[in-house]
This record gives sequence, C-alpha cells and structure tokens, in this order.
Amino acid sequence: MILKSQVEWALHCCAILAGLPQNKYLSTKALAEFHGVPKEYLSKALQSLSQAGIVHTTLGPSGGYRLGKPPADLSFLDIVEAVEGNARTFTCSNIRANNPCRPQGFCDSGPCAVARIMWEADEAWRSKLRSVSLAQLIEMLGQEIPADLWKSTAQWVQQRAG
Amino acid sequence: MILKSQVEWALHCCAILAGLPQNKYLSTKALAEFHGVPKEYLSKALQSLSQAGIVHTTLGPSGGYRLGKPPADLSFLDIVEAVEGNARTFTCSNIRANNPCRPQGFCDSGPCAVARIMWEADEAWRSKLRSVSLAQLIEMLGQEIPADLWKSTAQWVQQRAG
DNA sequence: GAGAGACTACTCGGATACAGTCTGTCCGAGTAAATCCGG
DNA sequence: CCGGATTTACTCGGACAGACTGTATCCGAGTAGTCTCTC
Repeated sequence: MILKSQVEWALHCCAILAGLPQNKYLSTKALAEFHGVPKEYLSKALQSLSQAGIVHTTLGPSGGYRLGKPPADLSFLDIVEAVEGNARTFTCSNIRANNPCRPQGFCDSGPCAVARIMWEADEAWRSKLRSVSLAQLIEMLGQEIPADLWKSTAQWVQQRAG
Repeated sequence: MILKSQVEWALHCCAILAGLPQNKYLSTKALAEFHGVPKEYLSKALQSLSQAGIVHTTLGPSGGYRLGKPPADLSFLDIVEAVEGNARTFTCSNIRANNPCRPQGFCDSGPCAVARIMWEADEAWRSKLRSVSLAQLIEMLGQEIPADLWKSTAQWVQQRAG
C-alpha cells in the first residue's frame, strides 16, 4: 500500500503555485522542468487537481495553472484525495457472511468490527492530512530553506510565469 | 492506495484462531472453507503471519496454525504489517533536489517538509492500529454476534481443530 | 493604421505501451502422525 | 504384542499465469493570445 509518485509531485507543484503572483499562470512544462519529472505524466496529476477545483487553468500561450483557492483553504487531504481518490484504504468484502454456521437469511446489523477498526485508522490518517493546510507548508518551507535559495526560486517562478 | 484483500483475511483468521483450544491447530483448508476464500492463496497470507511470528505452525496430519502469542499481545498493526509490509505509505524521492536554482553541492538538512507531514499522517494511521489488540477485537465480536451463532461457530472450529 | 485571418503555444483528453503488483493456481519437497506389516 | 517401514495429510516454497494498476509516451482537438497580411 504505497501512494503514487504523483501525490508527491502534486504537493510540490501546489507549493510552487502558491508563490505565484496573482492572476499569473505557470505552465506544465515549467513545473516539469523545475521538478525534473516527465512533462506529459505530470500533466495527468495536474489534470486531477484541475478536476477537483484545486487549481485553475487557462489555455493558449501564457496559459497554465494557478491555485483555485487561497493556500489557507487547501489542506493536504484535498490534494492527496484529488490524485489518489477518496476511497477508503480498507475494503470490507464481508467475508463473515461465508461463515458456514450462519442460519439462512441471517442479516448483519452494520459493518463488522474488523472493518470499523480499519476505517477508524483510515480516518486518523485523513484527519491528520486534513489538519495541515498548504499555507502551513509554505511557512515551514520558508523556515527551513535558505533565504537566498528561496529568493532565487521565487525569481525563477516569476520569470517563467505568464 | 488500497490494502490487499489478504489483510482482511489475515485479521479474520487471527480472530478465529484466538478461539482455538490451547495447543490445538487449525488447517489452512478449514480456514479457507470457513471464510469462503481460495485455500492456496490464503496460504500465502498465513505464511506471512508465520514468518512474522504471529502464528505458529506444525506440519503433518492434524497440523495447521495456532496463535504464537496471547491475543492481548497482538495488535492490528502487527497483523497488517505482517501481510502488507512495514514500508511507509509515502515515499519521498527528494524532488526538491532538482530545483534548477540550487547552488552546486547544496546539501539538505533532514527530510523535506512535505515528507515529514505525510509521514506524520502515516504514523497516525499506524498508531491507531497499534492501539487495538486482537483481544479487544474478540470482545467486540462477542458483543455484536448473536450468542447462538457465536456458540455454533466455536463448535465448528473445535470440530475441525486437530 | 485597422481589422480579419493565419499562426503559435499551450491545455485537454484519449490511445497506447510497458512494468510491477495483486490475485489465484499448480506442483514438488519436506514433515509428522497414523497405519500396516513382519517378527 | 511390538517396533520398524509405509502411507497419509498437511505445510512450505517456488514457479507460473492473468488481471489490474502505476508509470510513461505520443498525438490530435480545442483554445487564446500573437503575428501577418490585406485594404
């Protein structure tokens, strides 16, 4: 059970897009070059973000992506679920129903205990992701990245933005 | 990111094995028939549990599996990790290193903020699974399963145990 | 110089291909209990 | 009746195949700016 690499890409792309000047767009090509990943495949992740309303896109030259909401309103969970889907990590196939001792027509009341516990763990994971916003990530990155690198990166983004 | 069906099987099998008389064994065949799953494939999950020391096995006739530890000492996490592996759900490929603005020879101090947050969420998931023991599951099942079904199931297990 | 049309750069979506994992099956090797057979 | 040899029932491990997913690439359709050409 391992998340796709697209999740990592999407998170880093959102972090970059958060530093973009208002009403400017950054192309897939620029984002792909910045992160050193294949442009065409990264485009799939960005499409997922677009469909989820996390980023906004414009066609034509000087087109590309920008965030669709302020970074404070975007949680890690929003981005992860946009790429990975929002299905629970544990699927209950209700194998207790195959118990040969069951009387015919026996009907269960609610999901089985195993599934409930696994779903609680899943919810703990989601809850943590929900509690961290993109704005908080930017703040953390600002603290741990050297000031000159932070500045030159911002310049690079501004130069490529259209 | 969805857990294998083997995880569900392993959890239910451990719950059944917990109801086994001391020093008795239950065969893969019996467990497979009880849960209505393919015997050969279920055997893979049980092998994983065996390698992790969660269950103990004996060869020959009247052989099979029994728990290797008391149910109170077995957590959900033990069982899930035995089948699914203990690798983190998020893998950081350190794509920040591809930032074209980086000076040559730049060296990061510690994992990047994105990975740290994802790993915290992963730990929240594991922590929840670690907090629930197999004994607690048995107790929950005892409360929600009708008494007569609980009894006849115990009898079925005892009859098939060797 | 102004407006219409062509051009360009980009996103979007579908089609395709490849690799790895998940699911499932099959079979031989090894082991321990039960059974059989000779003394 | 007893002890050794055979049989039996099971686990274990590897090999194998098919389906599905993740990764990656390519190309055509559509769109919005930009450029060019004509009047």
